[in-house]
Amino acid sequence: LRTASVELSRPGPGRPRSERARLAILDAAADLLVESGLTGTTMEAIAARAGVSKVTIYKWWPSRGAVAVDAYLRRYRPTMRFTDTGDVTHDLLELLVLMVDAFRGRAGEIMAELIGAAQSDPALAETLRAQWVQPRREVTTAVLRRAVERGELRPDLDVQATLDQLFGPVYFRLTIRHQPLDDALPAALVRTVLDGARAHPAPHGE
Amino acid sequence: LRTASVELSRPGPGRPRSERARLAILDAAADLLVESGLTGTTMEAIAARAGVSKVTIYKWWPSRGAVAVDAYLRRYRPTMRFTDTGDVTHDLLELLVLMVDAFRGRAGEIMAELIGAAQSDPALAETLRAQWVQPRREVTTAVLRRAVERGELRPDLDVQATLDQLFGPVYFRLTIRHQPLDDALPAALVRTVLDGARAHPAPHGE
Amino acid sequence: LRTASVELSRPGPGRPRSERARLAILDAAADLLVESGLTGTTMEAIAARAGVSKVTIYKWWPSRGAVAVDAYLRRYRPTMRFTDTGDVTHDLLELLVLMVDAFRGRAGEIMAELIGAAQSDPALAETLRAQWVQPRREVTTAVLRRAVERGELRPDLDVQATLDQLFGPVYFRLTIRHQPLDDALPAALVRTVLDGARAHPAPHGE
Amino acid sequence: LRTASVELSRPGPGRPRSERARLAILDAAADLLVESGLTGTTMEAIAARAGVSKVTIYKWWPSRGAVAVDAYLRRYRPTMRFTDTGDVTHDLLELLVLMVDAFRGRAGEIMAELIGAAQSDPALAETLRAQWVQPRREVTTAVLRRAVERGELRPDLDVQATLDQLFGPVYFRLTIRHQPLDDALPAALVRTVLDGARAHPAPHGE
DNA sequence: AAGTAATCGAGACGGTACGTCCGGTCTTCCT
DNA sequence: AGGAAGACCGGACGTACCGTCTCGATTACTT
Repeated sequence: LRTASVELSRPGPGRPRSERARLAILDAAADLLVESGLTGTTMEAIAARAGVSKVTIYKWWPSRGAVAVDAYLRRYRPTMRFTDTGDVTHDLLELLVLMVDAFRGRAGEIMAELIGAAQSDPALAETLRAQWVQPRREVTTAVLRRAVERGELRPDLDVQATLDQLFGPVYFRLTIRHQPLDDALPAALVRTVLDGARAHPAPHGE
Repeated sequence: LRTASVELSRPGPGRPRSERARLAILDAAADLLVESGLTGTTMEAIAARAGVSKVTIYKWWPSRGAVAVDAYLRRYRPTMRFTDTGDVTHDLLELLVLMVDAFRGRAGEIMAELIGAAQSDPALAETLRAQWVQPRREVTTAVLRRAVERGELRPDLDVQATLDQLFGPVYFRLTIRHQPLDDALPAALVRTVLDGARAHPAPHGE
Repeated sequence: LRTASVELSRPGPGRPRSERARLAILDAAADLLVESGLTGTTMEAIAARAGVSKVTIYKWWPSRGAVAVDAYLRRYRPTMRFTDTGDVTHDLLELLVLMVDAFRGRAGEIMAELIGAAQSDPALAETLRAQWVQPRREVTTAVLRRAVERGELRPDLDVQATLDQLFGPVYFRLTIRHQPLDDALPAALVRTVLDGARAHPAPHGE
Repeated sequence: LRTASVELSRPGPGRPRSERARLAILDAAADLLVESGLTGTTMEAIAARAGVSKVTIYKWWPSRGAVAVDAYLRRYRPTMRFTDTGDVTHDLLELLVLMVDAFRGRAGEIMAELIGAAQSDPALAETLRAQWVQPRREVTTAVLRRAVERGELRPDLDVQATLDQLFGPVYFRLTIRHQPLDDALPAALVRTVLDGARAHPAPHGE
């Protein structure tokens, strides 16, 4: 988050930021998230668990949501490794299966809480978009664009809307819980997005 | 919510529930939601504004989320009137346009906050599902089922997933805000759901 | 303090103030004062010890100094019972001995801290003046005035300054600690105030 | 305070103490005292204003009270210049007028705060006694002793108690504020101390 | 008409967490 | 070896809401 720019700048005078404290905070926050959800991940609890003063946390993160999302990313981002094969159907399916699998466990419950908190914490919302949602969208955008270039998909395809039709349903089920994130979902989503719901698709393009 | 059963039951002894108080609470809550969002819609604020004691609110609603969603529904449900025409494309488009229009104003911001709060308030989540999300899904389910019966849509269509591909993107944009809820969205969603993203759709089904 | 007016006023609506809480707070504060001085008598400590929430304390006292002085008065005021005999010398001596005795123990140390805190807490200062200092001054004023009326003391005597020459030295030694509050002090103060320091007092009055 | 011994010691190895820093600290502290009282004269504020690190202050003063009193003395001690004339009445009056005048302005308010802080800061208390109170007492002791030796005052006079009856009232009014430090006070104090309050003083001593 | 019971307003209460402030201590680099 | 800079832990601050609790007052049904 801010680490990058700090690492670039020369140390300068003054006691340098304690890496030990930073990691202790993120670990404490991640543990608390897993154990008692975002509700139990209070600044006081993080500080107490990390053996750190509250001020130190506020020094580097603006809100508890911000700490939580950083802690979440540190722990769960690595679980979503995707390798592009060039086959649209396969790649989209792969991406959705990865996400559905990740969201079916504790990581999904926590993500739902983070999205919830983001509705009243702009900083958290921004981090969530920039660090979690956008990277996945960019990978998927590449997959779709290439397919368009190869002529497999319509040239006038609204890529953003298509992305939302692939991922939106997953987040929708995650946050509203009207339907479970079942195994059949990824395939159903990919099939309809690619081939549509019609029984006898009319040839189109003219 | 609970009103129905109360009104059905015989009066019994004791002072009856004050309808005046109930309406004052819902109006106060709705006003507060519009003015200062769910964050500002605290039990204390509602009570103060409605000229009602906090206990009276707790008597009839379990949490502030519950009051908020009731107040929201009372104010915004009437804005989403849909009439079924029998034309799948038209009806789906109509439903989505109604929703996108509704969510583009203050009502959308508040809905996002309600969904946010629902992540840590099961009662609110349930009300939201039962009173807001499901009714729309049922109407849309009817539209899709009829089209399937008429042979317009695939008989093996996963209706639930399809609903999520229509509405999910709207809620996704509403809560994550990575893209605006623009005018072009409904048409793009309906087109891809019906006809797919492929350039030269392969005949399928037999 | 506020109790009086509250007891006079009709209860009014709402849950009445908890006398149990009030006494628990004052007792806790008094105990803490004795054990760890004003420094250790923090709002948090009082609240914890009294089994009371901080808000309840703030509801009735504006600052921790205010609680402390109330607690002090409740515990130590009764120790200073004075009965007027009509003999100036005896009465002044009696008043000073009472005060010096009281201030020689823990009560004196605490009073010194209260006076210290009063320098940056106007509410505490006011209570100290009104509840502790003034009552003693009024009693002593009566003693002096009567002696003036009887012709024992100069009719043009500056009573306020005289009071300060009797009590001021005690508070001076209490707060500055340049000299102990020894047994000989009261007599020395009374003698000099009445008869002066001169070896061969000039008859005056002409 | 500690300066003297440091300046006497040979330079030794390493960077010598920065006189610039010492003066900057004292000036900053004095300014802050005048502007916002002892409450506003925090270590952080002094450091920031003096352009000095907090550690540098802690290096030379044990507490903020200690800095404050040094800063106070540096600024206000020179205002109390007294010259002994040999006339008891005149000299005592002179000393009291000087003090009352000094304490009537901002210097008095700050002194009151210093005395207040001294109640929970033994180091400050000691400095206050040694650097401020005692010097005045010694001068006054000399005045009284000489008068005793000349036979003007009782040979068995309790000098310490008498000093307290002269200065105590001033500090009493300064800290308790039950009466203002008015112009008439010094004369009233001196008169009663010398001649007593009695209307027809009985000859005493033999 | 009296009695009973549920509700209402007001508001005090214990509790949890908030975000801030300051005190002292520490670590690093600079001079 | 100072000293400036500034991060760090700790502890208390005063505040905001929460959800619960007592009050006295009201308002209907029940007897």
